[in-house]
Amino acid sequence: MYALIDCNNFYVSCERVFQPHLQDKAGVVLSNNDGCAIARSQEAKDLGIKMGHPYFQLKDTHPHVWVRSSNYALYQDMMYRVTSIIRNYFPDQEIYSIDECFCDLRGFTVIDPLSLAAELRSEILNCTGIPVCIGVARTKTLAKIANRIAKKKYKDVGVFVLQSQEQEAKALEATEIGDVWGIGGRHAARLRAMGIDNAGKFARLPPDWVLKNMTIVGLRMWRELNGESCIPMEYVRKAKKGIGTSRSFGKPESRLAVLLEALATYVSLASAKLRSQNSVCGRVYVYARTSDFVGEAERFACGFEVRLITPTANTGELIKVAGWILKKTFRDGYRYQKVGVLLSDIRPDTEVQQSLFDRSVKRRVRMASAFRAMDSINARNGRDTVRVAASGNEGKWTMKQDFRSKRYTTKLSEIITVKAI
DNA sequence: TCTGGGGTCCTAGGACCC
DNA sequence: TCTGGGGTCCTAGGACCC
Repeated sequence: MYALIDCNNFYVSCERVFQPHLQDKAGVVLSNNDGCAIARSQEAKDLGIKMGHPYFQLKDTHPHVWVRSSNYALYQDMMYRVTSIIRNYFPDQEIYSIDECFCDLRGFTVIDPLSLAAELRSEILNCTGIPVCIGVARTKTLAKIANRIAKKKYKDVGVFVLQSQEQEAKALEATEIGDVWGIGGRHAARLRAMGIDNAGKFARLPPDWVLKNMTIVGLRMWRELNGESCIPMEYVRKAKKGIGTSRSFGKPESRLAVLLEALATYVSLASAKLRSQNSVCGRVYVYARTSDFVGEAERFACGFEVRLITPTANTGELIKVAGWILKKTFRDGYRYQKVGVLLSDIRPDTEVQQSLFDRSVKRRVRMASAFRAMDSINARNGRDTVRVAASGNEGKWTMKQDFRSKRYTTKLSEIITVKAI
């Protein structure tokens, strides 16, 4: 059996832990740049606020709903607390996303998974203040379904176990096709048009059809729904194959010099991530674009990719290349909404093929140790303690974050204050 | 005025190799 | 009449996840 532990309205729940007055009141957490709602309290959902609902509309239509900007430092750390507790119960965990964790129950002689899951759930709530739901079933995909049922149908208990095949069959019949893990909008629409509107009907389709029309990925899902486990647990986080960094500007920006500063900042971030997994990249893609929501004539997107002669993780080199691309591709006269960089062709830094024509090898080695030193200073003293000058001074282009709560758990100066009366 | 950011995997088709 | 067989690598596009 597999368990899926999923935090309820996670970002909203994190905000409520340290701001208890937000409890029981409709509220949302906004995306970066305070763009749109990406987490909603149950009360907000009940008001009909949708995922991705733009904030500039919400503030007029729902002025009484509380809002917070995304505070990822807080959410990441809260999830760390949650997974630490889970680990005491089930040591084999796969942290699937910022708010979900799979556990492998095979090898456990769990007599009563339901009461064990219930115990874990209340332990997490007591220790962290985060409510979770737990679904248990024979495969990961079925555990996802069990979790959904726990959330929708057994909210008070928060736990649901698919024990028997009869229960599985009933659960599949009750699961809308679009709610199956791995079926997105495209496939859902297509299947619905064929009359396949729930997971049970999908699981009874001939496997040949599924393979032909939905690739091996679809077939894997089909098998999982039929009780055959074929999505393995991933205990160690794999090295990333691509690292992308981009942000929307607080307001549209037309000046190349400002775009270059923003880009240098994103390249610094991305290359630090690259070094943290001991990798180098062989390709750099840079792009800039205007908003999707402006008229045809003002809309513009540009960018291209270059292949590096020698793969690198050196911030300075990468900024130089990225800046060169942006200057080449940039066109005057547009109001840009964002720039971004994508590092790809990623490989271990121990497997770098040197170029015969590269005369700066020694300098490279020196720079590599300089950036290692920078990373460790920033790790010890906080992000951006040392940064590259090309990033410029903040303020000109940074994203909107008008409603961010404090970093209660990761920054000493923002720790919660308790007053004794 | 105003609409996020970060990833993964699969397939088909083209170019190339012997 | 009739033109092989076995590969690799790369790219773009599609679909999906949170």
